[in-house]
Amino acid sequence: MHLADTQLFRGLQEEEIKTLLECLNAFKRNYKKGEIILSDGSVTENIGIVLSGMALISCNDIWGNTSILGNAAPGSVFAEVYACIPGQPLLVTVAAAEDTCILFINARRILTTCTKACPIHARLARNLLTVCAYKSLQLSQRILHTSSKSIRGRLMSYFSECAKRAGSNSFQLPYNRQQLADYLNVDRSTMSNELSKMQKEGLLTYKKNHILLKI
Amino acid sequence: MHLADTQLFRGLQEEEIKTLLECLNAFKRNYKKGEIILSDGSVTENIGIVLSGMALISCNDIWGNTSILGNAAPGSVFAEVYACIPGQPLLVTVAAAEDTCILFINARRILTTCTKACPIHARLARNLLTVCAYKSLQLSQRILHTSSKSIRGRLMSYFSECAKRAGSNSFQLPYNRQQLADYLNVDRSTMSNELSKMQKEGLLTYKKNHILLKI
DNA sequence: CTCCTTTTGTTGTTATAACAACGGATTTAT
DNA sequence: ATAAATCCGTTGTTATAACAACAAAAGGAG
Repeated sequence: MHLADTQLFRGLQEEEIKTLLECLNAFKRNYKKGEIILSDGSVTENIGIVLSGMALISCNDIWGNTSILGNAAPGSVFAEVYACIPGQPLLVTVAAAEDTCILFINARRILTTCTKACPIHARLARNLLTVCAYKSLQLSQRILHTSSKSIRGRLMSYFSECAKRAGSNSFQLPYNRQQLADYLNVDRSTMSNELSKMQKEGLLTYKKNHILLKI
Repeated sequence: MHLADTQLFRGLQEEEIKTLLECLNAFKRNYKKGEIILSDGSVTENIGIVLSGMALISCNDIWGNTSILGNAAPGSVFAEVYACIPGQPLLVTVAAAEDTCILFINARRILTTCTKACPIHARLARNLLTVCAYKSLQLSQRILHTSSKSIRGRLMSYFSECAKRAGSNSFQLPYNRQQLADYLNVDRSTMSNELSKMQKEGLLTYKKNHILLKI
């Protein structure tokens, strides 16, 4: 994982990043599959960056129902919202979907370190803003995909985004069925049923996680 | 509306703000009730700040169903997500819920103006980040409130946030019934029905937009 | 390969949310 | 003050999503 290729460090040289990380007291930690990285209710000043593996971001209501908000693949950032609002306890839980390595950076230090002395800091702060904005957009998208009253509508809304992103009618789902159902906030078996109906009606074909939309 | 009291300009003096606004070429515009401020699909580099009135942020799916994402009262900021991601077209529509005055500031100028020369710019950029983070949190909250499968669960989830925010079991709703139903992504009449059931069962009492939670 | 676990698909039943239609209440305009 | 337009609650019907239970398929470990 080259940090220079990530959204957060875009525009910075590897050398600059190295200096920056030392200056900001960044640190790495490894997690086993299933292990909790950050818990609902805790407070953190740290931004997390996935170096390898996969982090799953989910939330639980008071009855214990789990709702998946998204996943963080290598290079992507999580908890930046909480790290950027001092004292705000997490409303989500972040867990390792597989063996995962995380880099933590203290957000307060990014924001309060004198930007006059170090233009690289300013760039990092700007990147952080863009990352935050993208995150908002992702949440907006999920709200969009769950705004239809019907399961079919939700699937179509989500698939249409996938297709746009892939630049093709054919794409791979990043979730298994249960996770997709959680993301769209519907029942898995009912969704499975709807998917096969849609296939029978010729709207799409699928095999495992690969979807092909017929226009 | 004193800009110094807003999240975006927190920590700045009125004098500093005045200089800043000139330097950033900020401008004001007035809108009549119902008038569109920003349309779905358009691209903007401008952050909007509500000076007076109320802006309603909503999105429409391809079948024309409207879903309310939130409202922006005086002092709050909107479209900052889009302004912070160059070229990203709006996925929402912003309209004036009543006669409204908006201040627009170019986000690119906030980000690219040399921060060495002007520490006030750096502060504004930092505030913008916090505002963005708050916005994300609001979206997360809505996702939380619509994660229950039942209307009652959604209402309770939302009301519990309202109560927490008000610091009391008794609070005022910022939406009318149709808007609340749109926010929670449910049918208005069914929701009305559920509300009166909940009142009959003694879970709460309500009169117009005022809610009192029992317990 | 075989057993075991996990994931996915299928079916039928039941609960419930959407929808349509309407009357009364409240607000706004004239 | 009256009329018009919204907004809100109610009812009954219908569509559909949740749920439960199980079967089939896929994936992993020994």
